[in-house]
Amino acid sequence: MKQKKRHVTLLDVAEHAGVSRATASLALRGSPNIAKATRDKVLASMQELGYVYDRIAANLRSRDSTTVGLIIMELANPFYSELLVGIHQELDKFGKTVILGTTFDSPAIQERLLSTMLEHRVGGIILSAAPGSDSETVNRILSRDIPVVLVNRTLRGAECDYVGIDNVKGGQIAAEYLIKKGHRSIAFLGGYSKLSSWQGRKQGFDSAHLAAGLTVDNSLVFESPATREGGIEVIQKLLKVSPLPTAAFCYNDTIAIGVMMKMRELGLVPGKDIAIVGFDDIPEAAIFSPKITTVSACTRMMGAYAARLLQARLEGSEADPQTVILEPELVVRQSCSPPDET
Amino acid sequence: MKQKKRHVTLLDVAEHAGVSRATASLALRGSPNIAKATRDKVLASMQELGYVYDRIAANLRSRDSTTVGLIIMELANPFYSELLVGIHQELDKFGKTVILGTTFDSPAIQERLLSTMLEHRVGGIILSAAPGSDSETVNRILSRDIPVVLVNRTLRGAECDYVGIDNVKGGQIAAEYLIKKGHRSIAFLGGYSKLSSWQGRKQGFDSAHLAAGLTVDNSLVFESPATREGGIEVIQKLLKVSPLPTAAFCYNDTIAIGVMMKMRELGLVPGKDIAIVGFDDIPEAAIFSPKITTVSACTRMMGAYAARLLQARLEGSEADPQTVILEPELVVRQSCSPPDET
DNA sequence: CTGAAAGCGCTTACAG
DNA sequence: CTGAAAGCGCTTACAG
Repeated sequence: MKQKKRHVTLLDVAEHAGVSRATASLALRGSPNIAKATRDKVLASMQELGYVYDRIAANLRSRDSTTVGLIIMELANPFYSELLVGIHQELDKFGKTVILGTTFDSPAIQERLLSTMLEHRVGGIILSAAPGSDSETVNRILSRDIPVVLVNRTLRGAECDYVGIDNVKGGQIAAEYLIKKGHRSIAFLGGYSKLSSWQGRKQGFDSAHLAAGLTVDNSLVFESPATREGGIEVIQKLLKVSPLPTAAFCYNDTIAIGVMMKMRELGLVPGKDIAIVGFDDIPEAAIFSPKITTVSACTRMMGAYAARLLQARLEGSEADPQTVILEPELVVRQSCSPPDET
Repeated sequence: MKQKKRHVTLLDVAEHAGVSRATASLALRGSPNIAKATRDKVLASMQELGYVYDRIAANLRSRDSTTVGLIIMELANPFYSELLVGIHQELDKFGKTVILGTTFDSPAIQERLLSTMLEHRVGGIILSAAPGSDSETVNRILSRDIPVVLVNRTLRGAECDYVGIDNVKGGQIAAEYLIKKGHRSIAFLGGYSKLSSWQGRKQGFDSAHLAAGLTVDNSLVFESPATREGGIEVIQKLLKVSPLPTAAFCYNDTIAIGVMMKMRELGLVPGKDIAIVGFDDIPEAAIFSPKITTVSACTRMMGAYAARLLQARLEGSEADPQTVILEPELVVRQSCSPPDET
């Protein structure tokens, strides 16, 4: 929309205060080179005229930026909204204004969002990359001297900071826990094997089996979208297997919820007929019944770290690309009975 | 961060293409006054030089804006994340870029966010106002010719568009449903009576009683924060009442979840010992066990409407302030048994 | 159909 | 301690 009214400008303030525009500019920003009396005069004029600082114009002139682009998959997804909270709160502390975009996991949308953000002169970008996106995308931005921080999902070949969790460790502690509970036949449900996080969790899952002298039954591995529907789909496939496993490790909590809802619908007791461990520790995990035993992805903290890494770059850090890997933690709740000993 | 490298500018493109900067500018934006051959030359040069349009500079010059400020209470709250999705998706269709802020219901934070957004030259603002905030805040922005749309929470005295739901109707259909199920003693749990939405829901609740020839027992009304903790707090108070009501209408689903979790913890059967109706229809309502019967607040649609109202203003509409009130709908699920007939 | 000039609202050297 | 001048990257009348 075009602005109709001409708004109060720094020049107006300067004239009102009887100083030059340059002096007003310095006074406004609290430069020590301006006499206190002058400064007060300028501030008073600002007040009186209802002046609003035009940060955009200021940034243009000083080739600066106070905005940060934030690109995630989806908002209506507890994992990402938690991540967003962590990032947003931390950036806020640094006085950064965030521009938000969601990809729905489409590389094309992601490309469009990145362009828009560049056109809006963001100072940096925090990106949870769409699967199948190219590291070229990121490197092209970096070559423009705009820092990028990857969060939760890494991108092979991208030469920038990354913060995520130790998926291998996460898969391992989940499997170890189930094995310790006495389970010997454990399914691995949901997610896509092409995702690096899936591969990590599976690897940890396998190595826990190995360490316990067990072999993994890969016919108990089913892939699906990481959604509740995916969980519903995958439990139906699993239930055709005979004999049934006594436990399942789900790629994430959302899948676990789908799995358990469908189990209940079919007259099974989730957590008992099949013990369930999830991943992420989204808020729902604590309110579902049974409360879900899960691996915490430290989501908010991950977001906070991402923001801090970006801030360091914005302050000029030229260090080599940093990688921060958070330690997952098992959150024991109620969805894991030991196997039936009938 | 200061940009170190000088980036490719429109003048560079123009020189490379052998035209003037003005021509390049027009070609870039597809002006019909530019010959196709010239246009193609310019576009080719853009490509070759890796030119990125500086929309910020363009907006400054043309006194335009392509950003919209969006202020809500909190992100980690299913109701608001749904609302955000609705708003964001719709604004995206209009090519608007959104700047996000959260108030945590603090008027002071809200004030700060609004200032920041004005400094960033947002074209308009969508606001879910913090309780206790002043209509002056909004009117001051409007007087700068920046349109504001209020969403979900209205602000007495603010002369701008508003979209919300019919809380009276919502409270009414909830109570009617419970009454039809045979309940005669119904509690009203959670929320704060100073919120206009609370008052509306209570009013509808009361009028449904009246219409059925029942009197409302105000000793069964308990206020609390609209959080899960609030629900836990309020059910404990309710359980001290004797005789216990057979049903409860909760101010929102989050409270309903707190109420039911606590009931289960205390050995009661939520939905049976006390029938429960919630409000909002957040995603959790469908996955909680029992699945929660609730009043849908059409959250995403509300967001979409807010975006459309704002867009109309950005396109120059000078119509009187619009008010859009959405019709709530009862979503019947499993949390309402009829009263025990022992 | 294209170019020269002015200007959006600010900051940054440079003088004094 | 303060001011005059140039310029960030773009668009907009105005000529021609």
